[in-house]
Amino acid sequence: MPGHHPARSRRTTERKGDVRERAILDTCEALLAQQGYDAMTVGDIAQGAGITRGALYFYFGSKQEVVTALVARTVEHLWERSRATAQTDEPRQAIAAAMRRTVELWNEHGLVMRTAIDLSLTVPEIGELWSHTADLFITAIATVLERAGVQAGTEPEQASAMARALCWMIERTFYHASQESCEELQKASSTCEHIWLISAGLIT
Amino acid sequence: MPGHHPARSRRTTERKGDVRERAILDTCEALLAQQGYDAMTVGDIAQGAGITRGALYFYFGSKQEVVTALVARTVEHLWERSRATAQTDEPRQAIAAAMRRTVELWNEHGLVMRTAIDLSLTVPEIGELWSHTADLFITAIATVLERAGVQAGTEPEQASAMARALCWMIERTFYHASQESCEELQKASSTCEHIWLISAGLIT
DNA sequence: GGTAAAACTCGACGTTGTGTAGACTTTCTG
DNA sequence: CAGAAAGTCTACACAACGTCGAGTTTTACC
Repeated sequence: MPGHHPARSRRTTERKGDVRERAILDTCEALLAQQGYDAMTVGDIAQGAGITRGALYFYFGSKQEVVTALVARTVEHLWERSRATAQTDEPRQAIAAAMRRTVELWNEHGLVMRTAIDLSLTVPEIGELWSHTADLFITAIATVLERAGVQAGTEPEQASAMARALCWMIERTFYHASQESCEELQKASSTCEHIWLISAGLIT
Repeated sequence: MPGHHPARSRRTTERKGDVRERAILDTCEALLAQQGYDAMTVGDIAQGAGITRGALYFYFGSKQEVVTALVARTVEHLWERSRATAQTDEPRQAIAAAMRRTVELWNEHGLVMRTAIDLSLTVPEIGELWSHTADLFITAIATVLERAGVQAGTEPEQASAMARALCWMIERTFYHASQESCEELQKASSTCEHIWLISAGLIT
């Protein structure tokens, strides 16, 4: 998201700026882990990336923009991974696969995902990104529910609304579990999978 | 949370400071609704309460402390209300009553509850307050599940873990719905109640 | 009702972090 | 190799935070 300069033309060699930009995002991610969003200053990020504050403002207009770009990068990865997952028609398998993938995603990107959730309210751009991501998951869950025999529709007890609630359950449960440990994440996954299966009517 | 002066002795007439303190908290709540936490400055709060910044710092040590006090006041109210709710042994009734109460709470205090959730990460005090509140709900849900026949225990598919996931589902679903409208809140409640009932094995 | 302590209020100050401006150097492109 | 684009830096202006010390009001007690 180089904002200032127009779309970069195709090139063989990487511009210096591309490297810097990645360095900034990487540093931002590291600092986010160490100190959290509030404590992290743009001076810290710049220093970590080996440039001065002034130079950083050449790449990003503000601290929020840096984090937004980081979230965008991560979310992009989520989408990619979601598309890559093999689709199966059998609900039980689909649910198991989805939860497995979710554990992986939270293991790898838990920090950025938590940050995205936290900043959704204050940074509209990030809220947009995250709610769009959630929508993807919600429709996926709804599809599985319908395939398992839950009545389609948007009324409170039909597939769409249930999928939404289940999505938030998963989000929040993983959000907390990923702050603890990998084992907690695994347990959280089991619990969520169990409730999803029950909700789909696949186990009593 | 008058921090500076020791525990106030019992008195008939209210101190001027008590009035001010309430005014500060009320103003804070109002501003939180209008502008959100970040946009709201200490100057704004002081002005709204009819005092200067300097005077505000007599009552509270920081902006965070003001909001923490506001959350504490609200959470106090939640606990009170929870205790007051009639306990029933019949799971179906208990669930219906709990959801009814939850809708009421979010209708009345949705704004402060959302703020508490948002700041849980950055303000440890608030995180403490909120996680304690969540624990109350989790044990309540677990009790109902067990009474309905779900196996007690903390393993991923037993009552405690399920209660935790259901609690987060309710929290998050209401969090989003309360940003929309009362009707959304009502629908959210129906959906959550439905999933809770299914999870308890009370409906197929 | 007077007086000392406390509760309370204020304006001014120092600090930190943000974002901007403008001058300067490097790198690309023709 | 010259001009443009890309990249970098120091210095500045500003906003909000939190602190200080000096005042004013209220309260408690004799």
